[in-house]
Amino acid sequence: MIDHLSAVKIESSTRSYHHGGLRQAVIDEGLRLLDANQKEPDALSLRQIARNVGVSAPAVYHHFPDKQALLKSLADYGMQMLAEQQAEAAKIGGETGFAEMGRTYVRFAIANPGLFRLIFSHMPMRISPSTSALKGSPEWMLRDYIKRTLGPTATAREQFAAVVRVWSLIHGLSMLILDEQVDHQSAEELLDEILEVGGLRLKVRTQT
Amino acid sequence: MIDHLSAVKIESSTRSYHHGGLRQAVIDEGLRLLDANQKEPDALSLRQIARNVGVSAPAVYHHFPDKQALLKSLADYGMQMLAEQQAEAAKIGGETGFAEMGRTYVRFAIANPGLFRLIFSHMPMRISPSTSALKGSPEWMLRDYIKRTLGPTATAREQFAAVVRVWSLIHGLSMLILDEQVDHQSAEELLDEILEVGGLRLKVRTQT
DNA sequence: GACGCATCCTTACACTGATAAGATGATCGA
DNA sequence: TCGATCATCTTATCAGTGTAAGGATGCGTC
Repeated sequence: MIDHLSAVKIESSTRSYHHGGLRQAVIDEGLRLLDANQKEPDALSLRQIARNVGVSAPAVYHHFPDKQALLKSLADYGMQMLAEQQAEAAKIGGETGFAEMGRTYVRFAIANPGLFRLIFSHMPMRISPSTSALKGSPEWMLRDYIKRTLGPTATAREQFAAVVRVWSLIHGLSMLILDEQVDHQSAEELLDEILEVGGLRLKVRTQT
Repeated sequence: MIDHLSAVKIESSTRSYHHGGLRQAVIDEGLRLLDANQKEPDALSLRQIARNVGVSAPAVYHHFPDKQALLKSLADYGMQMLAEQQAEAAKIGGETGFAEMGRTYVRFAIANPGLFRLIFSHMPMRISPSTSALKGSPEWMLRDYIKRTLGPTATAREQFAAVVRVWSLIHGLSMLILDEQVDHQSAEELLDEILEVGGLRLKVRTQT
C-alpha cells in the first residue's frame, strides 16, 4: 500500500481495466496466433491469448463461455472468410468459375492451415441427400452448379453423390498438403492437373 | 510405516514393480483409449494411459522419449494395420481390387477415427513426382496400378497427378465423414457412387 | 555374493482450462 | 451531483497435463 506503487497501479489500470473491445481483441489475437503457429488448433492457449492482449485469463470468460466457444468464433470467422473468397471466385461464372472455386479452396487451406483445420473440426454441417443449403453459401453454389450440370433428370441421391465427390477431391487434396503427405510445391504446381481442370473432371460427368 | 500397510504395499508392488511388457501394454492401452474416445488424438493423455496400466506416468518415459514418440508408435501400428487391409483388398486384383482398396480405406477411417487421424498427423510422407514408394506399400500399389492404367507414355508428373487425385478423393471423403461435414450413413450407402465405382472414375481416365 | 543396469517410483515444476469471490469504473436515475 | 447498479476485470485456487531429477527395486552377470 505504498503511495507511489498504488499510484502506478492506478495509472496503469486506468488505461487497461475496462479494455473496451476485449472480445474482438481476443479473436484478433487468436487468429494471429493461429496464423503464426501453423500447428494443431487445439495447441492454441487461451491463457496465452489473454497474456498477449494484456488481460487476465478469466476475463476471457466474460465474453466466451469456454475455450470451445472461443474456437468456434474463430472458426466462424474463418468460414466467413472462406465463403467470401469462394463467392468471389464463383462470380466468374460457368465452368471456369467452378474450377476457380476449387483452386481457391485449396489455396485458402495452404494460406491458413490452422484456421482451415479449425473450421472443419468445429463446424459439423452433416449434409445429406435430404438437407438443403443456405442460398448463397458455398455449399449452395456447389449444389446449384451440379444440379444444372447433371440436368433435371438427376435424383437427389445422384446430386448428393456428385457434390460429395467434388468436395472430397478438393478437401482431400487440401488435407494431404497440410499434413505433408504430399509435397506442397509439386501439388500446387500440378493443381489444375490434379483437379483435372482443363481435363474433364472437376465437373462431374455430363452423361453416362 | 504400519506393518500390514507396508506388507500390502510390498505385496502389490512385487507383482507390478517390474511390469515386464510395459512398452507393449502402454501401446495397447493407448490404442484402446483412442478407439473408445473417438476424439482428437491429442486429447489422449499419457498420464491416463499410465494410470490404466497401473504404473506411474514417468515410467512411460523409459520406453518413449516423449509423448509425441508414443503417438508416433501408435500411428505406426495404425499405418501397418491400414496397409494390411489395403494389401488384402489389392489381392482381388484388377479394377475390382482397386475399387475395393478405396472402399477399404474409407471404412478403415470410419471404424478407427482416432487412429486414422493420428496416422496422417504424425507420419509425413511428402510424396512427389520424384519420390518412389517402398515396394508392396499401399502407395506403391496405387502408383503401380496407375502406371499400368495410364500406359508407358505417361510422364512422372502425370502419374503423380493421377495418384494424388485418387488419394485426395478417398482421403477427403474419409475426413469429411469423420468431421461430420457429410452425413455418415448417406455417404456410406452411396460410397460406390461417390467414388464412381461402377461408373467410370475411381480409375483415372484411360485416355483423353 | 556383490556389482551394474534396466526398470520403476516419488517428488516437483511449469504449464493448461476453469471456477469463485472480490475490486473497479462507467452509466443511469434521484 | 450523488449513489446504486452492473458489466467488466482482478486475484486466488483447483484439478489436470507433460516432463525433469533423483531415489528405490530387482534381474542378470562377473
